[in-house]
Amino acid sequence: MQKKLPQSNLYLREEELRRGIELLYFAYRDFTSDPDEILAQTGLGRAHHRVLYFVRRNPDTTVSGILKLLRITKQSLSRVLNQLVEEGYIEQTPGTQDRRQRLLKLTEKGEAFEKELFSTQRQRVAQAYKTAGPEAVAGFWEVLLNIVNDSDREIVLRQIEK
Amino acid sequence: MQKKLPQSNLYLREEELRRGIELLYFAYRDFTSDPDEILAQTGLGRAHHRVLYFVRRNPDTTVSGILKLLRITKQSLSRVLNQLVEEGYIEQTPGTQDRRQRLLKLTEKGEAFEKELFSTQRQRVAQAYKTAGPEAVAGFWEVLLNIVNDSDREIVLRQIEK
DNA sequence: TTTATTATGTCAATATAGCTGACATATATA
DNA sequence: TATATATGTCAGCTATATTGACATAATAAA
Repeated sequence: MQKKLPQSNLYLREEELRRGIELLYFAYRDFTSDPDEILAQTGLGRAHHRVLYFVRRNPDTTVSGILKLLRITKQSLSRVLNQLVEEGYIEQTPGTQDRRQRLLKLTEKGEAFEKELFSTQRQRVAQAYKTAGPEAVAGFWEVLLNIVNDSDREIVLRQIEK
Repeated sequence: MQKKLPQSNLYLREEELRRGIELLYFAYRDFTSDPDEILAQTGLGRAHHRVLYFVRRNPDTTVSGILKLLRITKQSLSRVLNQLVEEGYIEQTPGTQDRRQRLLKLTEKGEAFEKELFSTQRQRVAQAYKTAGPEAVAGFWEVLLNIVNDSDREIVLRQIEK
């Protein structure tokens, strides 16, 4: 069956699977705590951060673009987006081909704030990358990408290769 | 079938850091959606899952053990734990040395339910491990462990080596 | 032995982030 | 002209967390 068995399958035992689950939980928790501290001072929350992040990464995306990417409802997005627009972090311009659309992008204030939020996570991730080394990082990406739903992998790949 | 990510030496640039951030976000989201579906049918939520998970992994732990591990308040835990005890998933016994403590462990019902929840995530993670291979998995662990707060690393190591 | 501390529990109020359902408007498409 | 789409809004509900105040029983320290 399996021609090239690189090593044993010991890494598929319950212990190793639980290790992944637990590391994912703890790492994700600490990783999200960095921006949370900054956000707490501004009256914004994680939901706002996610929108800022992905608008920054996808300038001139539409409302429905964000909805699909984040898999939330428009009612949820609305609360967050309205606040970000009112407070001058995001600006909306009507679509050029389709004027029903609202194209989203960060204002200068939004750019600056996203940069500040990003820098905390950048630092954490860069330190982890450096400590673990490039091959470990490649493995980290590979496993995470394969944890993503098959049906989402295309959209995620498009995102990370932007 | 397998999507190969470009192997890059310049793994500390903004692009690669954002890749990690995004993969972490999407993978974590999909990874938690598996148990969520089952939980939705029972009237329990993620918070209950976490408690079941870590009580299963640390039988006869105490209330404050769980509080420290999950970093939540006792008021938060209370809601969840009471429900799990009332519905027969967890049983509490007084501590042997210190009778103020409540030692927690899963009942048979709790064990069965945790197993069901775990199996969904096990499948997802095992598939990702298999696709990525043992070396990638080692890198995955290494990077995640280094993303964890320095101050938490000891406790996380103790957990995953149990 | 008295006092202080610890482990746990509870009540109340609040915040955040999501959801469903219903309805509205403007624009694009068939 | 009729229908579908992109977006927005109102209202109500849920899950998960927080802080603060107070209570009880058991252990540890004075």
